[in-house]
Amino acid sequence: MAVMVYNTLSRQYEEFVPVEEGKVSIYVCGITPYDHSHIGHARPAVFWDVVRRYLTHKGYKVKLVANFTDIDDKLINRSKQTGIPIPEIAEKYIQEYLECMDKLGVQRADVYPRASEVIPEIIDAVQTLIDKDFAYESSGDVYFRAGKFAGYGKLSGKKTEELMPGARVEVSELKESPLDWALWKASSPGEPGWPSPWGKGRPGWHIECSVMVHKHLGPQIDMHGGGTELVFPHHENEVAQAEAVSGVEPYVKYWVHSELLNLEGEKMSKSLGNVVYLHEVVKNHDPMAVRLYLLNAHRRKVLDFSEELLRSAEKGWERIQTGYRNALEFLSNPTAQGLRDASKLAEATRQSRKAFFESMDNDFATPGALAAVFDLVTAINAHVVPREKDTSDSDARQRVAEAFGLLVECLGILGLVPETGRPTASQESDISGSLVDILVEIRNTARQRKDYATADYIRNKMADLGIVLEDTPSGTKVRM
RNA sequence: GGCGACAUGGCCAAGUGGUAAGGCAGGGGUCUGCAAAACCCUUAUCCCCGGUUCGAAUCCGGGUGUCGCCUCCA
Repeated sequence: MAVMVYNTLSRQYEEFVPVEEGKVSIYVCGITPYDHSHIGHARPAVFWDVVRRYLTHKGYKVKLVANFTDIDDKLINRSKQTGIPIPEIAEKYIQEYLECMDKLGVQRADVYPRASEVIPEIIDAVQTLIDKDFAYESSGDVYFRAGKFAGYGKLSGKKTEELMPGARVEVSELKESPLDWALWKASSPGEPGWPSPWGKGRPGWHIECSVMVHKHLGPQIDMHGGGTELVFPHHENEVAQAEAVSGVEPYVKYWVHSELLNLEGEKMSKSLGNVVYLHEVVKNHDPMAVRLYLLNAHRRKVLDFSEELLRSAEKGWERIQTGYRNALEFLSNPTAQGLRDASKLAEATRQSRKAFFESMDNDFATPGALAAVFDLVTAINAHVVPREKDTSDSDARQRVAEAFGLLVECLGILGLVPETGRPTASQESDISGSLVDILVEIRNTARQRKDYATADYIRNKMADLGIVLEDTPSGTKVRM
C-alpha cells in the first residue's frame, strides 16, 4: 500500500513516490549544540527514527542525514562568556545529545555533518550564488537577494509584500532589502572565522543545510524534516539557496514538519527559558516511556509536556511490556495451557496488523499504530494468561506465536524495546539471582503453611528493593 | 496587522462522508490467602452558527478560542 504524506509545500496529503525508486533520502535539521538539549528536540528525532524504520521495513533503502550547527552566534557568545573554545562546547553537547538519543532508542543517522566541516563547500556555493547574481557582497558580508528568486515564499506561503511591514528586525544598511539574508558574515575582531574571497568570516545559518544536503544527498531529496518554527525563514531560504545554486527543482519533494512541544501551552524554547532538559527526562523516566509519550501524538499536533502525561505513558508502556512478557513466557513453556478459543486471537492479530500498517501508511500516524499495538496486547493477554476454566486449544501455540511475532514487528518499527524482565546471569551476579530464588522459595513455603505474615513481609521488603513478586496459578513471578 | 495550524469524554489522543479507536484516571465484576498482573462490563455525538449531502467529527462559509511563524529556535 502507498504511504501518504502531508506535505508542507502543498499543504495536502500526497502519495509518497521517491525520486529514485526503492531509495529514500532524508535530511532533518538538527540542533545547535551550545547548551543542553530539551525534550522538544527529541520529538523530530524520534519521529524520523520511526519513519526510517518503517520505510526500511517496507523495503526502501533509506539514507538519513542530520546536521549539527556547530558555528553560530549562540556558540560564539557562549564561548565568550565561559572562555571555553567553541569546538569544545559543541563537542560536549553533541555527545550529550547522542547519548540521549541512544537511550531513546534512536538509531544513529547515516551522517551527522557539522557546519564547520563544510566550509569549503559553503564558500563554493556562496561564490556560485554571487556568480549567478543571486547574491552580493557588502562590506565583507554576503547576502542572498531574496527578490531575485522567483519562487520565494512558496514553502511558507508568505508573500514578499506582506512580509515587509512585519519585518521588525533592525534593517541593516548593508542589505539591499530587508528580506535578504546573510550567506556569509564577516568576523568581528576576536571572533572565529575562516578565510574566504570576502575576507575572514563564517557562514550564515541557512546556507549550511543547503550545502550539506547537496553534499550528502544530492541536489534533490525526498524528505526534509524539522520543527514547524523552521518553515520560515530557515527552510524557505534553504529552498531559495539550493534551487538557485543547482537549478534543480524541487529541492525537496516532501517537506515533513513536526509540531512543537509546549510547556504549559507555550513553546518550549531556550530563549523563553521554559525548558525541560532532555538528559534529565531520560534519567528520571524510562526512556522507552518517553518515546511512547512522544509517539502518542501525531507529528502535526502540538504536544504538551507534563509529568502527568509521562506517568500515563509509563503505565501504558508497562502494559505493553507485560503483554510481551506474557506471550514470551507462554511460548517458552511447553506445558503452558489454559487458553481460550485460539481462532479469536488469530482474528485479533489480523485486525491489529491491518490497523497498524494502515495508520503508518497514513502520514506515519503513530498514535493509531500504538492503538493497534494495545489491542494486540489485550488479545494476547486474554489468550495467554492462564485461567482455570479455560480449555486448551491445539492451535494455540501457533496462534500465540503469530500474535507475538506481530507484536515484535510493530514494536521494532516503533523502536520500542521491552525489558525482557528478570536480568540474565550475565547482567546480574549468579549469587544475587540465587538469593532471590531462595527467598521466593522460603516465602512459598510460608504461604503453604498459611503463614501469610511472613510471606507478606518478604514480598514487601523485596518490593522496597525493586523486586516485584507476583503469585500466579503457574507459580511466583519475579520482576526487577 | 499578515500567513499558517489546531479545537473530540476527567486528562492525553485516533478519526481525510456512513453513523465516535486506543492509553491514563474513575466505577462495577472475575481470579487471588491478600496483593499484583490479567480479563470482562461501564463513562462523549465531536467549540458555536449556517450550508452542501440520503448521510458530516469529517466538505464549504461565517464566528469564537488556543498555539506557531513574520527575530535565534526541533
